Formats: sequence, structure tokens, C-alpha cells
Amino acid sequence: MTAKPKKRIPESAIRRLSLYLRVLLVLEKEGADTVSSKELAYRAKRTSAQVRQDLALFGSFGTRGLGYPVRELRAQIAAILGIDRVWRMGLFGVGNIGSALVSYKEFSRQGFQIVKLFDNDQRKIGSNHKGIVISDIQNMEQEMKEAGIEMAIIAVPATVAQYIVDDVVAIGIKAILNFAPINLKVPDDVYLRNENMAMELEYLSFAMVNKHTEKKPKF
Amino acid sequence: MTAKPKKRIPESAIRRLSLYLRVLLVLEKEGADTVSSKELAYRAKRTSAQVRQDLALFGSFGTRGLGYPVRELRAQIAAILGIDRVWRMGLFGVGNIGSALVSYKEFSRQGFQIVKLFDNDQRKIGSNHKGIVISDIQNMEQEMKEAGIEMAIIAVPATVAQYIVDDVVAIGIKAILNFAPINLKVPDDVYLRNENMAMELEYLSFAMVNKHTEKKPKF
DNA sequence: TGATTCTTGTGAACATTTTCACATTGATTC
DNA sequence: GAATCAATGTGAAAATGTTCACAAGAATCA
Repeated sequence: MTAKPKKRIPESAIRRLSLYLRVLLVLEKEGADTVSSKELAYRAKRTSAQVRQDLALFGSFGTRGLGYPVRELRAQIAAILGIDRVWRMGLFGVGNIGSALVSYKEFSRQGFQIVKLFDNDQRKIGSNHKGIVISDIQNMEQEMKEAGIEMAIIAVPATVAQYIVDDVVAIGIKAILNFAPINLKVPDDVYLRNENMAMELEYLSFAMVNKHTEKKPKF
Repeated sequence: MTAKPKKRIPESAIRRLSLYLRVLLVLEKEGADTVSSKELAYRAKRTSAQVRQDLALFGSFGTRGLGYPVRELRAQIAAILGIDRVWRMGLFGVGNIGSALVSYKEFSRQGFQIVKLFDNDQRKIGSNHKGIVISDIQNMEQEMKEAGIEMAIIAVPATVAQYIVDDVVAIGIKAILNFAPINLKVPDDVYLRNENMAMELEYLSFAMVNKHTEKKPKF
């Protein structure tokens, strides 16, 4: 039973589901039929109580005394995350980061397909990049709609990111993954996530500088 | 006064400092001398109480009735995060993601310099990539030490990531940013951060699928 | 100089998240 | 088929993180 109605779902719980999912994929490949919350927790570097609590937010998937069925739990979590389907995405900005993402296998493996590329550089427009023709960003409304795209990836320079996002929002896209190092403004009903690579380095830097202070690394 | 001794620092507070830093850079460019916690909060999409609380973890940087001195606070936060210096980094795996990172401006802007590239592909070794010669991963110990490198970026395929990390840990590196979609094991005294791009998409997917359930997007 | 205004810094209240602990339940063994 | 074992699911406690509310300090103005 995937459904379980009311209860606020913490963002952190969702991120852990992604983590569990990854562990389950490994377990499945290893041929495990069942897994205990303890083992799952160990592999995800969390506690068993947390695993059980997180899963309990969405239903009860295990068998007392036995554990969780690996294959089935994997499928259930995929369903909860909404990745038991294909998401079609448009990518804006075919520069360094952008082109790397086009061939990033992990996206397609999880059902995230980049099906359209947009840029405003005339030298790039029309050229074929890993099997996808780069379109003029001017024509994006029609092309996005025709392609049935529901998510956008922003990989343009920070200076123009807000303009592109405004356009993307204007044509009705509700989910955006942003790689530009800038705080974008979007309406309340648009989901925006920032992939902030420098921020992660800053955290590492902080940890290094404060090594003596903090007892536990604890990431 | 940057120093302020005991008190546990939440990870989330550190990530917000990165955010504030970015806002302060914008404010500085705009020519602002001072900024109130309210304005800073607004731009960082947080509450003013949180801004004040976060800063209070490290000292008192403001002036009552006036606000915080933009330039100075920016410098203070940079010092807290340990980015008031240059960090030299080695990058492992000059594939799609790896090569994109080499030219990622935001890293250098924040003082994170990629000074060595390593790969195990004989066709790449010896070639010059954006001004850096790609070295054989076999020789990394000597080269890393000579170059005075303290951080590593892992951008190799997931299948070999653990081996590379083991090697990197073995030569004494204590801070690692990992782009491979896999849960790496490192000793307790090594700081590891994962840049998990598919995870962000999974969160977006979840949000889309549960639009009706959740009242607030609230990211 | 005194009154007024503004905004910080902070203890305390509140809210959320994590951990604990154990009763419950299903599988397995003898 | 009763006894034993294992591990879930879940209230409740503990810990952690966020927001509130206001006293206190600093600048400005009259």
C-alpha cells in the first residue's frame, strides 16, 4: 500500500528516500531478497530507527521478523518519488555544464530525459549535440510544448538566468533545476532547486578550517 | 570579532552563510554600505530572525539601529567559511562532468583552484586541457604533494570511484567533493560531500507528483 | 541634550525532527 | 502447534532547529 494520507513530509525525509533507493538498487544487483532496516541504514549511513520512521511516512512495506522485500521496496520508493515514469526535460544553455549534463547517464537511468536543448548563441543553434539539435531559445515556447516537456534545467550564465527562468515560467513549466550561481525568483507554485556546487566546497572548507572545533565530521 | 567559542553549529546554518555571502556580494556590487537583517533575509529567502541567529553563532557583526556593514560582513563570513584564502584542488576523471568543472568560473571566483587533473585513459594523459596537462592517475601521490593540494574532486565513473577515493584518502587528503552517484566510504576524519544531481531532480519529481498534497512549496 | 527611531542580539517559546524503547506480529524451528 | 526469534511499526521522549518578542544600544533629529 503506497498510499497513506495526512502527515507533513520533511524535505530531509525525501532526500533520504533517494538515498535508500540507491542502496536498494545495489542490493538488488547483489541478489538480496530482503533487507532489514538495520542493514539499509548501515549502507545509507543513517540509523535504523530513521529508516523505519521515514518509510512509515508513506505506508508499511516490511514484514516483522523478516525485513523489507528489496525489489518491491525499490519500486515503492520509486513510485513515491514519482520516478516510476519518464520525465521529459528541456535544457537551457549548452555551455560547459550544460553539455556535460546532456550525456550524464545517471539522469536517463532514473528516467529523466533531456529531449530539447536551447541556446542563444547563433554558432551553436542548429548544430547537433549528442544526437539533439540545439534550438534557438526564441522558439522555445512552441518546441517545449510540442515535446511535452515538464521540467527545465537552467545552465546559462548567472547574468541571464533570471530572464530565462521568467520565460520558462511564463510558458507554464513548474519544476526547475538551476545550475546558475544566483538566487532566482519564481512564483510560489513553481518548484525550484538549486544545484550549488561552490556551496558544497564552502562547506568542506569550513569543515577543514574548524577541524579542531568540531568533534564529529558527521555528514 | 570573528571568534566565538563553544556552541554547536548546525550544518544548515553553514549552508545559509554561503547564501548570505552570495547576497552580500550582490549588495556590495550595488554599492550598499549597510544592510539590515530584514533586507538580507528577504534576498536570501529566509527570516530576519534566522539571519540574526545564524550570525550570532559566530559573533556580533552589526550595529543596532543601523544594520550590518556589507563589506565587512562579507569578509567575516568568508573568513568563517575559510574561503579567505586559496584552496588548491586535484580533479579526478576528466570526462563530461570533470572537464566542465575545470572551466567552472564560480569555483575560481571563490578561491577554489583546480590545479591538477588526473585520468587513467592513456589517450587523455599528457594532453593539455584548458591549460592543465592531464596526469596519469598512477603518479598522483607525488604530484598532489608537490602541488600542495588539500582537496579532491571525484568525477570518475561510479564503478571506480571507491578505488580512487581510497587512494586519495591514503595520501592524506581530508576533503572530498564527490560527483559519482554512489555512496562512498571514507574514514571518520575525512570530510566527504556528495554532489548528487539526480537527487535534486527526484525531489522535483516528488514535488510535482504531490502538488495537490503539499500546501507550500517552501524550498 | 533629550526624544525618537531603528535594528541588533538574545533568552525563551515553539515547532520540527530524530532517537528510543518496546509491544506486536510474522517466520522459523523443534 | 507451541516456543523462539527477529525485526517492524509506533507512541513518547529527547534533541535539535526556528521563530518570537523585547530589552538594549546606536544613530539621527529637533
